[in-house]
Amino acid sequence: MNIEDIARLAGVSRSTVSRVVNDDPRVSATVRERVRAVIAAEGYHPNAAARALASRRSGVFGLIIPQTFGAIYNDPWFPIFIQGCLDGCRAADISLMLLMEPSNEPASVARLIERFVSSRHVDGLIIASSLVDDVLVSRLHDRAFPYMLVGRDAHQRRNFVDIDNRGAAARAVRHLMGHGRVRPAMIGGPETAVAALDRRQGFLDAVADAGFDPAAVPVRPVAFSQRGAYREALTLLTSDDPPDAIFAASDAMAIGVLQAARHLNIRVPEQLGIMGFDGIEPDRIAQLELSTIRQPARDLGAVAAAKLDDLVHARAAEPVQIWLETDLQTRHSCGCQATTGPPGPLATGKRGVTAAAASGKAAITGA
Amino acid sequence: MNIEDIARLAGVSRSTVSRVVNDDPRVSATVRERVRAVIAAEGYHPNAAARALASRRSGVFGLIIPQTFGAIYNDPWFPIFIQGCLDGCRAADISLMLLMEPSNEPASVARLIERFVSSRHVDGLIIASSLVDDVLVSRLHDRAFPYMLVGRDAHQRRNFVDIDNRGAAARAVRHLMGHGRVRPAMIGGPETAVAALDRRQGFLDAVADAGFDPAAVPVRPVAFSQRGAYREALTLLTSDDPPDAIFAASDAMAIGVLQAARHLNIRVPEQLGIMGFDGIEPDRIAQLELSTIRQPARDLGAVAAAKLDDLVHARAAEPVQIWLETDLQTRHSCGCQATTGPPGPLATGKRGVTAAAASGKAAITGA
DNA sequence: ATTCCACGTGGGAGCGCTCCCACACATCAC
DNA sequence: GTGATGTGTGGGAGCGCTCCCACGTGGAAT
Repeated sequence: MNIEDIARLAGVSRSTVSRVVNDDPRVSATVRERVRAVIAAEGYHPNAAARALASRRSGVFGLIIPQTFGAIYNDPWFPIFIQGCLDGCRAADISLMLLMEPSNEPASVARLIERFVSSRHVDGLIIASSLVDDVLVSRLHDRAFPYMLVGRDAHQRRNFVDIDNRGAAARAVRHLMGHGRVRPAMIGGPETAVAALDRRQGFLDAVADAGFDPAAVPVRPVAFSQRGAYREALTLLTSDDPPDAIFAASDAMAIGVLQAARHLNIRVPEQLGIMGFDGIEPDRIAQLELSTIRQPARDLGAVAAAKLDDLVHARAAEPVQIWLETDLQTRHSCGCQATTGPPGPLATGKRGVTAAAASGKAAITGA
Repeated sequence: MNIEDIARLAGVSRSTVSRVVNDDPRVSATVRERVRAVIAAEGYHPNAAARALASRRSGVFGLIIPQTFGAIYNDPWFPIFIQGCLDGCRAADISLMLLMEPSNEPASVARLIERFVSSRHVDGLIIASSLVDDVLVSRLHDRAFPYMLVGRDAHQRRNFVDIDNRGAAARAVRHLMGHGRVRPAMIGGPETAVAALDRRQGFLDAVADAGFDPAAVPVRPVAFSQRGAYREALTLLTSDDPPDAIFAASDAMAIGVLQAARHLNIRVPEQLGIMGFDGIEPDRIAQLELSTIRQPARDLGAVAAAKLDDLVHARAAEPVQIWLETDLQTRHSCGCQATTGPPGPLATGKRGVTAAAASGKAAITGA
């Protein structure tokens, strides 16, 4: 069953069927309805390959997720983000292909991408990996191949969608310090990740504002993992001058810190305030009541896909750079009022959420 | 840069280049090397659409993941499973496309699939969704379209890869009861899911073996969610005859049970033994030290992809049905020896693991 | 009436491959 | 020497679409 068959059955030409399928307005209503009826009756769907070949467009976006980030196994951020990408793709009538390499070695990732780009397998690329070397992104950028980074590049010269990691971190840490903390510390992400550096900078902004010498405040970079943060927290908390406030660069890491505190019989939040970053489901970590920055993981994906679709249809002269809003979620671990006993912790969702959070969807600022 | 260009540069015909690209042995070594050199020098990659059109094969598998399962946001099982699918696809030189619908309504899922199948967008389908109605699977099966279910169909008439949910559950519950428990209960998954029913049956097998009347033992079906299990556990544990052993149909649910116990100040495992199912990373839930059945999530994906590739190349007369092995992981929550203080809980991985687990990769049994 | 220009429709010419058949040439048996 | 067989290579004919140009129409402008 191909377009020719449909044309014959509907008593029109191939071209007319093609126009109907592609919603071309230059078809009379009568003919359009007739053709549509035949298409529905025959359950016809245009052959994707033929369409892609003729139109030089595959209708597929590729999604590149970091592999060794390890995080993907351990961080609900990713599934939600992927869901957002799918939302955005669906709106543009695009399919989403998952690209992953066994190794995260830049050359291998580059090869993968070259292959998909050069074979025109995908029309555009969503790159959720700051590990991908900038050489590759430059190459895509220079040959005007449509792509969107999720998370800004260091020089802010590429297309990206991101959150204000620095500002959000500063806000969170100011709040944390507001609970009368006097010995702040941070367990940060790897220094190769721009987001980790931004969050660290925000932390330093806030501690400086609070009158501390940023150079004297402990900041420990580790991998984005619960276990790494756990180890680092143990070291910090058993040192001569243990912190009474720890800002972790991700929620998974904050959970590691909470674990460490628990094992050392340090009470949270009385003896130690903890602030995370990501805003993972309260449901999952309800017993931890983690205070955190909620970032709009789903929107990041949806916006990346939507903007990528724009880029496919009209290459932009200027880099496309979008900033999404975050919310500060003050729950228990920072020192805000804790809830007691069941069923409180699970019954309500909005408790302790700031005004920004209550306003609903994240606003899109910028281009 | 197309195949014709390469042919010209290498001084051969289109056909010969095609043969080289497709590893056809009927090319002399000299010519093969010459063509390969040109291809490498030019960075040529065959156009995917043209190839798919001519060969009537897209080189893409579709992966259908349940949506409302909600679990996907909350369960590390999915990312690991997807990773496995990617492993399997990579081995077969296939790309993986993620298919998801906003709604989980069977008609909508069916429409999605029809579209992808009928447009020949994908060569085969991995269906990780028991929610997909069997009518659809019948249709695929009857038109001999390649597919693999992950999780058996109720009548075991389709192609699938699965674990022995019933046997594994029975084994886990026998172990749990072995710790001198006298009031077992189960918080099971939704009765629409075959896996949930199988696990329930395994639970009933084990309690019957232990001399209980299966009809008198509480079994509460709820959605596969931490929150649902939490609520149900609260009810059970505050009833007149509270259980001293709870088998949860998933690890997420077991965590809900643990939470409930914590909020009721019930000590685990002293007053309540808990057994989960899935085998999520100890790292994540280390502070819970959950005993569980580890299922080979990654292998399930890899095997599904590999077998699907077989089916694409040679339709099977008989349904392809594969069973993978599981491990019982006895940690703390069932009553097995707990570890104390840091850094124990995170330092070791294999502690308390049974012989089967130590044997490494899951064995593949069956066809 | 003639010209012009929408408007709707039809058909040719690709898109870049794979697959099949044809063909040249070498090798072997008789 | 003749025919049969095998090996490596070339080229035609699609695969099922989209895109462009051409071709009737009929109504408005001249």
